[in-house]
Amino acid sequence: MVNKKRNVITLKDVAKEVGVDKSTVSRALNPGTQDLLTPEVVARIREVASRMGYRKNQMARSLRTHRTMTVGIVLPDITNTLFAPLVRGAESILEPLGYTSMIVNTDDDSERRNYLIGVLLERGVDGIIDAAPQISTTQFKSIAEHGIPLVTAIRKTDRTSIPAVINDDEAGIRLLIQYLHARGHRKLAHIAGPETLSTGHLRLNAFRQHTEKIGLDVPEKAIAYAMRFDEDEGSRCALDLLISGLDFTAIVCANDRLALGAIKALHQSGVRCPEDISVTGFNDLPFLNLIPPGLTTIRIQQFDVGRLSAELLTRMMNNQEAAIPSTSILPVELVERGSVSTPRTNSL
Amino acid sequence: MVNKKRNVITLKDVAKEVGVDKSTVSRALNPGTQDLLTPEVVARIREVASRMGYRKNQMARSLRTHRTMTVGIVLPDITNTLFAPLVRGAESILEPLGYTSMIVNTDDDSERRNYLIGVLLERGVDGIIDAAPQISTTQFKSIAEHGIPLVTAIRKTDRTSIPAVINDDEAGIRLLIQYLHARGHRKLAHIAGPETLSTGHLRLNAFRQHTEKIGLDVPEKAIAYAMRFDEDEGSRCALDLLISGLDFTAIVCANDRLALGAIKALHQSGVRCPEDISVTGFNDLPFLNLIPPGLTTIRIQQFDVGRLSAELLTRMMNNQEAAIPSTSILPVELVERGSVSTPRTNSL
DNA sequence: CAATTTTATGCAAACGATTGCATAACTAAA
DNA sequence: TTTAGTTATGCAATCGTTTGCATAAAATTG
Repeated sequence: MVNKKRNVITLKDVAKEVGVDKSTVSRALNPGTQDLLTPEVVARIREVASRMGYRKNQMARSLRTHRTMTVGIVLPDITNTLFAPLVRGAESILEPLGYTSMIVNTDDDSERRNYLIGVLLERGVDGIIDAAPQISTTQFKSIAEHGIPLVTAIRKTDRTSIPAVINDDEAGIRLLIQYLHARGHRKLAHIAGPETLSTGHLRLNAFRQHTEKIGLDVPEKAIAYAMRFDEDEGSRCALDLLISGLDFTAIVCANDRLALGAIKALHQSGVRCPEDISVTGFNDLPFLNLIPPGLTTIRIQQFDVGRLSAELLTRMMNNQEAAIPSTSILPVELVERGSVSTPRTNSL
Repeated sequence: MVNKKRNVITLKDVAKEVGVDKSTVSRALNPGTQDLLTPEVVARIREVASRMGYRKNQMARSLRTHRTMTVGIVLPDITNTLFAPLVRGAESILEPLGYTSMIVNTDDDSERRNYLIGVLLERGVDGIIDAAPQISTTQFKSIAEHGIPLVTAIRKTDRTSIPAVINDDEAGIRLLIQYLHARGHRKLAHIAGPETLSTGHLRLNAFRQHTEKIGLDVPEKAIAYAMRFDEDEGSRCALDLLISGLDFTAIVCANDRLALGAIKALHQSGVRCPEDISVTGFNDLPFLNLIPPGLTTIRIQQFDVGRLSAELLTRMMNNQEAAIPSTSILPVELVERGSVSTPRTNSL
């Protein structure tokens, strides 16, 4: 269509200039093969190459070697501050090894997800870090068919064959429940995240399990189900809980954004947090410490999730399949802020 | 090194299966060339191709066509919430056209920037959106040599030959100064961003220009210079202003993060915002409305900056160089919150 | 119906690198 | 010095597409 004038230097150009074959130039420029050559030849070639401004054509190389040195990173949403540190963590491992990452956003839409994974496959990524999988999905078929290493991060699937690196969702919820219990809370509600995501699912399970273990009765209507992990759903669920007529002194929210929405809804309903109702979150988003009343939440290690995912992936990409844990769980810690107090003696 | 077993279907495989030449398959699968063929042949080829799970090899195609359908997006820091919407805006244009983006982080380090631009060039990107340029830079030489279209976003350089899409830094500062002036402020201070970035530079210039125009005297020591656009520098600069003994009733900060840092430092020094000193920001980061006292700031259109940058870039990539503005300035608006009040009658 | 144009497909040469194999030059051994 | 064994380099095939050109078949024309 367009015929762009490109002044690109190729191996052939360098070869002609130096007076050797292009294969020799290739060997001279590749760290792995340069010691096949006479050191002074290598030196001369490198000198000329850099003088001429030669840059290797990664496309051509990939075509021949079947490695693109690219990994795909699949995110639900790059504008969600939760995911950026994961990318940085992954890149801290990948970049020094010469990999470049290709980031795509699914918006948690499985159509888009399919499409984007297709894009990554066409571009021949050497591996994929997927931070946007649903628990149960058939969408890994195409990846598996291509035989491309895959790690899920932050969330896991129901396939144990796919290595997952996640935060300790269960321990996080346990810590929160114990914390609330220790402060006298006995009637807890939960705003659950989407059941289709492992984070929503695991946190809900943990909530049920640990309230029971600790001897708290949780009626079914004390659990509100959010469709998405966002503020609006948090508000909606909090209102649902309020108008249900249920008696509770604290809401454990499946993540920070739900919690922020819940607090907002409480506030608008004339219910004070933490004086009337305590609220907890999950994730510890940045700037949370500046937002009153200061959300008590669980701090997760997103950077480390990214880093570990990338480490596992690089091992898989180099066929060192030995000892890849099917699930790696990173520790979490409770961050104490102002959104939890002791319950009012006479609850709402 | 590794010899991965790959079961990839190529054009040749499909051709053999259908019983035609691979060039025919290529034409059948390409929207632009498929009408060279008999419709029923096209149909049959497409059917077989999809049944066999054929996926085009973008590497091979790029090698032949000299277009990778990839654009590089250069950011200072992906974890800074300011830049994510820009990516989304750019992708809203690029993705429908079949482009994929490659995002890299410079950390505002020019060494890294050089390296990463090299990476993008080796990967043969068709164009670059650069949101991390310094005002004066020699680093565009390599891009220019490769003849690759380039647009800078958010920030601009001193080269008018490089199209820039930016927010109206000057108008933003003007609006703030007028707003403060209208509320009675006469003694303003400024925390300036890095002079090496156009945002820092332009906002400082605008501050000087509009205070003068409005008849306000601004002594040189009323301007503190931040080395980076972050909270710590905001705090440091605010303290510098406080201990300078200068008399002022408001601080115009070059961006929100500086402002947040400044407010924190004021607070720690026992100075109240806005009662004692008013503070303004720039950018309108998300969640700012939830952080007391509510920063009065300038809302910019990052999504639109990304979108327009991508639009210009696609035009350049298609050699429609006509009518590409060297600078496009997007409008901004003032967001009124709680961090500004009328000045105390007797200032500090 | 012959002559001519159009249409649908195949052939083969790129694109720019890597790499197995061949070979010339050199070194070491006999 | 001849032979065997290294070592450094070149040759040519290959990766999977796209595309200019050639050509056979079909359609149009006078």
